[in-house]
Amino acid sequence: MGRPPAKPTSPKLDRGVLPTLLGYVLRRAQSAVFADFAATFQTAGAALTPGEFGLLVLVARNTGLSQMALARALGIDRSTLVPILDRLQARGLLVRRRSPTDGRTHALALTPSGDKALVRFTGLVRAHERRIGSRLSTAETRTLIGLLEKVRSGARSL
Amino acid sequence: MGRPPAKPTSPKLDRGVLPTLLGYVLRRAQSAVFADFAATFQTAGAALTPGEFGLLVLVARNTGLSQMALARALGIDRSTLVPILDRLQARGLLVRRRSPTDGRTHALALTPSGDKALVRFTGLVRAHERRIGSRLSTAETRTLIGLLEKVRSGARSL
DNA sequence: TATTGTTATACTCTATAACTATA
DNA sequence: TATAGTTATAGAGTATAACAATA
Repeated sequence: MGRPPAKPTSPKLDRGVLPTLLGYVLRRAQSAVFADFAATFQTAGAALTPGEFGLLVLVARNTGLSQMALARALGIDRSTLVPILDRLQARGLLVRRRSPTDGRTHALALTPSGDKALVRFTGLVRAHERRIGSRLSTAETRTLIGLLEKVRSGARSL
Repeated sequence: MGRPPAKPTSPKLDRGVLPTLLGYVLRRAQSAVFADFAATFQTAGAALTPGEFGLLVLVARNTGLSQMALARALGIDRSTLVPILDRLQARGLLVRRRSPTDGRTHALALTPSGDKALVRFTGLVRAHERRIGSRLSTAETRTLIGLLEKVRSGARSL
């Protein structure tokens, strides 16, 4: 009996307290989910990040909103948003229109092409969601979302 | 009756399906936790990211490991690790020693100063963990960690 | 004066490709 | 040949500061 000689494969590192830390486990789960999202879209021949998807949904559901409002909703600086919108606009998914009521702001909107793309993206996101939730029951998924919201509300915002 | 006139404050954007998507909720929770981590360390006058903390723990618990082994454990490319180690080494927290058995590899180790710093950092992380878990019972935290591990194992790794 | 969007700049994280030293 | 570490390079995400147009 006894195991076969066993080649010196990766000898499993000691991670100490890390696996008991919520922040650590959360970060690793998030990283795996991000990779799954990327794999789902890459396999489908589409290129999109979770952040871009969220942005497109926000613009679709709030047509005409300004860059400031969008940046606030995304929790990023308005200067950070500029190159992101540049890229999406270059791909023909959205447009910056002049606001008729306030010359300082842009009214953001999806193009017809962007609307169509978002429908497709949403389907891919649903497939992705099914996979990352595949080991969880519906009740567990609901519980998980609730607990994550509690975590978010308990964290201190700089 | 009825509410007072209400100034046109931020009119709460419509987020559509986003709040029902596990990936979206997970990403936002992670973002809030990251901000809390940063705030905790900044308030204490210390500078460290969650990734750097994890790295230091790994080196502390596996003294002498190589950069390749560490990169694998962190899930990043070996070239990505180089500037990260440069910075930590410049801060006097760790050293790259020549391996006596394999001239190609570096044996990583914390300095005495790094050991001391890690003790302090660990205390700050515990305070941070208390805060992000403040809205959860002990049982809920355990449940949450378990569910997150299930999510991670269900996600497809590129 | 204050706000919006932009630009310039800088830093970090990430990767790929090519190079050097060693095995 | 193959592996470990480094460098060069590039792209994305993040920020601050300063500027022009507009309110």
